[in-house]
Amino acid sequence: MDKKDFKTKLMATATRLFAERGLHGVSIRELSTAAGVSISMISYYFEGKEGLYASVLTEQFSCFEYMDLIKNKETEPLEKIEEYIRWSIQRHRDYPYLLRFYTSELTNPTRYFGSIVQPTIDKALHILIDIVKEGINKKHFREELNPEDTALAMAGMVNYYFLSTLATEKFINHSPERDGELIRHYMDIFTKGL
Amino acid sequence: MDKKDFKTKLMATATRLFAERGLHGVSIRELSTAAGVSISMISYYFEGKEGLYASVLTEQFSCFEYMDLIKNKETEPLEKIEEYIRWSIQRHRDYPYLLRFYTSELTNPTRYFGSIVQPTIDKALHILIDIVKEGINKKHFREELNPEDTALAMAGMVNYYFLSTLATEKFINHSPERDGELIRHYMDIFTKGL
DNA sequence: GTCTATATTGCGATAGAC
DNA sequence: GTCTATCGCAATATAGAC
Repeated sequence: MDKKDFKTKLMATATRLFAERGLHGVSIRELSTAAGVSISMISYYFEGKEGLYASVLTEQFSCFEYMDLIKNKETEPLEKIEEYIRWSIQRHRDYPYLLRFYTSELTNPTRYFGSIVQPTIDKALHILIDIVKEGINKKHFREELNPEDTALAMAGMVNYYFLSTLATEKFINHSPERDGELIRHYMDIFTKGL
Repeated sequence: MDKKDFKTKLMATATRLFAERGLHGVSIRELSTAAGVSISMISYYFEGKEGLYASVLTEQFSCFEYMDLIKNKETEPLEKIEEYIRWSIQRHRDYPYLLRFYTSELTNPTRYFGSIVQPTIDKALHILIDIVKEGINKKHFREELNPEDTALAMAGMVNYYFLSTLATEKFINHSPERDGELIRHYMDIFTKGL
């Protein structure tokens, strides 16, 4: 119980600190102290600071595997889109640090962008694009719709709601109790417009 | 001509490097070398690395003043929204580094977030929110619309298109020639839905 | 104004004791 | 496996020459 695995402790602390201040904003000295572990344990378990960062990144992005389940559901396109929005919001709740790594890697890519981040985003977006295409083929959506731009628009709406939290929390309630309302609202915009 | 002001040269180099690698990802050694200026000039003109960063941040966010012009236009709400989307896209074109500072400050705020970034975003979003409210009052938009969420959704769509560039440029053409089409597409989603 | 040289601090990594 | 002590280097800032 009390005897927490040091490797796990380092991962948890690194996730929080790297998310809050970025790879270069944290020293392994501070990180190991915060984790209550000797600094040499980072090299021992992760082969240095960058290795620790790569492990955190891999762990954080692994939850995107869920997109395969959405893809293979036997439901209509519009329902799949609602399922995507619902999952995406829940993902932000379950992995509160993921968005930091996501945007940080998109704007200031590290050497791990190409191997970890890019393939994950690529795959998730293509599943979303295919859902829109399916909706157009089935005549559920307008045929003038650009599937790629539409998929980006949907992902952008949800992600930006969370990205903007720090700047908007004074006048927009971001609590999870409102998530259901948010999903309905986004779906309404997509089905009815303004 | 050739005799470029050192202060200006430092600002330009710092804008690019801070945007690409973040405040902690760049050393003033490298920065001053890249600018072709002595390292001591940074303290002389900007009172250190952080002062230089603050100057860059202020300059980058000053373009948001344009939101006041949109606010005061004598046009209908929907037209103002189109004007916002058009301006927002053009802003990304004119200030290609702004989004990096924007997202970096939202996810890993520096000490300048509260004084420079937060007030700017706050003001711009409130103008957008008021436009949506005006549309609801005039019965141009559905009255169930949540103005705050709707404003965030609009801002998020456009910003995410640019944020995702690095991960999507292989299958989505992000060139400025397509900007007109993008604006029409976003407006269509808002007026007609999917 | 602009430079070089340097003071001081903190970094990441690791050798070696236990 | 875990720690302490230390190495070598790079960071920011600045004093002082020009």
